[in-house]
Amino acid sequence: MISRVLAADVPSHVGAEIQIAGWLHRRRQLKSLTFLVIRDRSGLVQVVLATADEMAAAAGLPEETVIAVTGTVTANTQAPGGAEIIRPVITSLSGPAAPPPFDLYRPTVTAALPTVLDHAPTSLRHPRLRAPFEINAAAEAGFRATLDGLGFTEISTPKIVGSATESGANVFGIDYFGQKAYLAQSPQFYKQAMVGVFERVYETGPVFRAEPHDTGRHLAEYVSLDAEFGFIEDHHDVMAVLREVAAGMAAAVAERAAAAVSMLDIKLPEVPAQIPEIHITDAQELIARQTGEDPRGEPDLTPGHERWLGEWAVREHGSDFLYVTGYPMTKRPFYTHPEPERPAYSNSFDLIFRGMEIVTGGQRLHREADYLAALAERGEDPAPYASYLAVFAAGMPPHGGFAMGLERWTARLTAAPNVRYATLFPRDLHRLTP
RNA sequence: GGUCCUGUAGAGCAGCUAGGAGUGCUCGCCACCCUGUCAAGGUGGAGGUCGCGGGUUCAAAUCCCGUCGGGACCGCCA
Repeated sequence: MISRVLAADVPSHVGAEIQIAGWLHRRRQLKSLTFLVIRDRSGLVQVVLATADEMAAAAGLPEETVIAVTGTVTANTQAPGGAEIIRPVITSLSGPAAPPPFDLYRPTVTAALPTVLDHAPTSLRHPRLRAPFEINAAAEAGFRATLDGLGFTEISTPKIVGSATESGANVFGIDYFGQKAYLAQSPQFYKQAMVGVFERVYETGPVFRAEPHDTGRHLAEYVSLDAEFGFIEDHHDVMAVLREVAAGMAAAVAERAAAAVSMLDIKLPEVPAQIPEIHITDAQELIARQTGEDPRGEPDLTPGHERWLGEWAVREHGSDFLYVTGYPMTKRPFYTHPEPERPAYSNSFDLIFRGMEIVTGGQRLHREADYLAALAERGEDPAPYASYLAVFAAGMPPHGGFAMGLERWTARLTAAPNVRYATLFPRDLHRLTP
């Protein structure tokens, strides 16, 4: 048996008889000549049918049928890619395929997002719709590689948890052998606990949020890229590691997803050696001075102001990235470390990438007494947090970390108008299938 | 959850303001034509409960009410 050659490698087999296999991407039929375009994971290759027998063999095969083709590679300047397969023998591997909901062979996608999502297993075959997921994979690989290089240990923590972790986000309740349980909205507590074991940890995995946010950047389930590490001075040490991570992810995308990047014609970001940083109060001053709107005193930035700051960072610093620091403690979870000089503000930050918040991070409290004080100040009973608080009673270094939304990273990278273009099977307020 | 927009063939749309036979566009699909296609080209054809329910009217895709989808922005977040 001849081993299978990938479409992209066909031009290097001129003169040889080879076998390719893939999906019938497109048929173009002329009077005494038919072209079949075959798609596999590497790309496209053209097969030429020139005799009545050859054409008859392919006659009943609709597009998207999976076929194997054995034939001879010839160089031809008229062929896409400079080489094509002639004298083919075609075998159907799948049986005739049902027609796709829209044309997969066109360079642009004509279908609207709901149509794409309703038929995801088929529609994601379109090279342009598939490309963001190649970028997701490369970015995640870059995340891992960077942190591995910095001495982090990858961990896996439970996604079924016994109590709601952070305040703010709503949780999905589930039945756990008759007991009330929840889907984890964050690995926060577990990754902090593991700092006490490994010093430096990271995790990639799904998190679940039952928030009724119906927007192009919210999902009920998304991939969170989490890191947490000890022996820091303050949140700036976390921001420095995140800078390396962002650079590593961008480099991995360039290297491992080059075809996807080139297909989508996107511009990869330069990650500055020092990502510009602005305190939220200074950011609000700036917006008030330059836009006529006055967000001063607001505890958070609106999406519109984040977009404005993103453009400002490009203008002022030539950077696609901007750190906004110091968010008011009232807006941050109880484990957030306050600014030593101005305790109403926090040692926390958001990373804005091309105008969208894609990361939140900061320094955490690390002494048990500080946690008890923080909970008391918020009027919260410490009892439900007993096992969490025990971590800090057991001796924890000053530490901090961050969490990045993978789909948001890729959506901004690919200039996607909706984060669902970077989500295989989005889960949101209205979508539970496919 | 709030505001605005939207639902017409397998896909993407126009028609609606000012009611008159499912009227039309760009693709796809089917048949035929075409010796090098590249998102091929040509001719012909099939395909519709105009989201659903109710109302007004001689007459509703069109106007009114309700309902169910979809989108944008906002709130909020990664």
